[in-house]
Amino acid sequence: MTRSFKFAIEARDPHSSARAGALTTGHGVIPTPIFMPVGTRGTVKAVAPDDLVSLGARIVLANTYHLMLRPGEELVARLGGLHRFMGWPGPILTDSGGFQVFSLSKLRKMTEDGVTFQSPYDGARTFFSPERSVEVQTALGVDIMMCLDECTGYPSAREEAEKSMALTRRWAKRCREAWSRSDTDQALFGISQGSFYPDLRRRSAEEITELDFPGQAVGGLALGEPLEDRLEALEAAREGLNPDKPMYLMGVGTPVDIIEGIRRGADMFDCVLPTRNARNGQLFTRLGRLVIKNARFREDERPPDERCGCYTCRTFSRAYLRHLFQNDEPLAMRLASVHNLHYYLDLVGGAREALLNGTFSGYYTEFYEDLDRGREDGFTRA
RNA sequence: GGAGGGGUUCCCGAGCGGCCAAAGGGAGCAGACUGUAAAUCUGCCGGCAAUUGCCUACGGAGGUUCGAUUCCUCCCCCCUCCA
Repeated sequence: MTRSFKFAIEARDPHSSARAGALTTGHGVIPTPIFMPVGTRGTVKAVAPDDLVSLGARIVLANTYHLMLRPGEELVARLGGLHRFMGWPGPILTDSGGFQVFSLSKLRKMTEDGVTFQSPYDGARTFFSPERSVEVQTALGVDIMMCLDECTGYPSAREEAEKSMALTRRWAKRCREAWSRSDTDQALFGISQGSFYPDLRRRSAEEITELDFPGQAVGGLALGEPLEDRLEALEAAREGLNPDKPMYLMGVGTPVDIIEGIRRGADMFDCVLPTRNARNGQLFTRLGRLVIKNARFREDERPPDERCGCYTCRTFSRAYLRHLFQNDEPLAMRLASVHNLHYYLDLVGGAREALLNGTFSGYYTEFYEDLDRGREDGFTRA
């Protein structure tokens, strides 16, 4: 079968590596740069797919490892695949389980062959491998699959980082082989690693480029390192990647991370921050962050951000949102998630517009000016 | 009228002679969160002074004791059961 995945670059910023483009998948076209809301268990927590549609979300993430454990990929396949199961008609990208190698590091054992995970749900041990990851992602029927990688922590010793990126490369090769045997309309992205050693970052990127995946990712960032280290690693990785392919910056990040990522050529982003922090009472705005639970908003009639066009800001006051959080009302999480996702999608959408209009450097400058203005107005610097 | 149980810091609720400014919850306040084991987690939570310090507090008033939230007496409230 011919695969429908394509990537076309539509505009470039003359002063940076930023570009606008379009990703074509079997479930629709995705304008880039794009932010992908995270829906680990087949749901973007606290919002329904119709919220995502009205927010203008174009693609969502789900997680291979978690869906494999619950409800199991075979069940999802029997019920018509993940799109149908979760009621989301647009494209889906699944993370391979590589992040769980990191986040569940206390519950797993690594070998050359793969990882043995102890389930956080019931403690049962399951063996997970590159081939198994591809198999699960194939069964889920997602549009973009990710290679199983090893995501190491921060900081990592050079020797450890080197060993880890070599393993990630061997696993990438195995994933690629498993994927090429399949006959489905799914793309597979390779993931580069290399910790925070620029030469390793670059080499890992080159190794992934050699394997010639439809898309390329930079993994293993935003693990607690300073911003400068992160950006340096990203730049080093980009030098080793094929510039004609989409670059996905995995798990990143804050609004600043995203704008800086775009500037360095990243096309795709995902992060739990807008949704998780929303549920924990933190709103992201172009002026900075607002901890809406704070007592100072008790009688604040203003919307979170006066210039934001989202449903939450058009309809509700800070005082009301604070009240909802104070009382653990479920609506609080939905309204906050809707706002944060709107802001993130608007941030990347605005960058795309600017790139198409040739005004990206102005957009970039304005981004920081807004944050400075917000700091004077009681917002926390994002 | 009789029998029993109880009144503790904003609330609930342990403590029942010194280790008690008083366990544990809750509420309140603040912070964290980056390919989601997260509607989670952490800190503060009588006042003042701020290295051990002082003051105010365990229904009220007395008393016993070196020392009482803890023991005794009386009083005031509350609850349950029996008349």
